[in-house]
Amino acid sequence: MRTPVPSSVTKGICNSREEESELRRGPWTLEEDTLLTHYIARHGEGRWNMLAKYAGLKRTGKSCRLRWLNYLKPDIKRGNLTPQEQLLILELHSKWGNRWSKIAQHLPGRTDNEIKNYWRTRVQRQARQLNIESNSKRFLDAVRCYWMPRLLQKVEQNCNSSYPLSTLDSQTHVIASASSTNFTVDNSSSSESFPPQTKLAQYSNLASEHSSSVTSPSVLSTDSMPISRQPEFLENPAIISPPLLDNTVNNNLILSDGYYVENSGYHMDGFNPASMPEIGTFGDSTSECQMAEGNWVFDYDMTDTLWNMDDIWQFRL
DNA sequence: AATATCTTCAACCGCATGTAC
DNA sequence: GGTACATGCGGTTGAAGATAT
Repeated sequence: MRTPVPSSVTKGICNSREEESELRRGPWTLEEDTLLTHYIARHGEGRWNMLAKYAGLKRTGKSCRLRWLNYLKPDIKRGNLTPQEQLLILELHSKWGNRWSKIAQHLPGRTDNEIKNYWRTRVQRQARQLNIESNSKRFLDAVRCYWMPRLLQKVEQNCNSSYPLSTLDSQTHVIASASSTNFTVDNSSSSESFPPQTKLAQYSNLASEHSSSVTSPSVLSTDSMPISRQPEFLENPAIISPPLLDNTVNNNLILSDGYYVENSGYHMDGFNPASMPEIGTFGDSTSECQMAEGNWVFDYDMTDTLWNMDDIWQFRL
């Protein structure tokens, strides 16, 4: 993390009011952070303009609010996003788009700014490198057919080692099967298949790491908002399962079409469209995992990207 | 070692929305 | 309903660090 650098630059705002011309901008100093933190500890959050004034900060209320919410607030979680969190971001973004604040609500300790930055710097960069519009169907396909299953798989591995899925929900026993993404619920009264988003919701609990403000499976049932676009694979889990889970050797995956998937790493990396299965590989005409039009054009060096260096889709057997 | 380029992310801005009067 | 102000949100910027040359 970057430590605040004292800023000698006080860009005066050309404003008629002298008071405003003294407003500080730029990086916060330790002293300012201390003032803000102490003031909030005594008086609480809110009334930001007043707070800025009475705390003795030459900042706007907005600036104070932002500093507190994105940096100083005690429950801010630091460090890299976990696979669970990355998965959740992808999932929620596919559902809600750039509703960063809404997405952040389901990742306790993470700020909307952080998630937004993550999306722009990591996800959109990959799209750029692939020469795809990040909001295009093609890119969404790549995300949901490659990143998400990979992350899901990684999360599952983590869960198997440290969080038995069966403990996630006392009412619902999730039978985690490495051979299928068509998750099965056994809730004693009925047995049914449910799509990954339900399972993702379980992972959202993990992502929250025991937070009391944890999301529940209902989170992803999105009862509170209209869903304009539901990724097809969420409704049809079979879409993603066949290519990923055909076989394993030394914990690596061998796809039905001969592609080899090295089972290491879990960042957002590891997608090499050069090894994209042929159109139709995933099954019948309902396959959503074929890239739109199937015409991938890459004008960059695939060896120089996060997508495939250490991770997956490395070579044909 | 010096310089250029790339990446990250804290902070800013403008706009939308909420609320009080 | 109109106005003023506070708050929240999403897009964008630019400084600083990291990496490449």
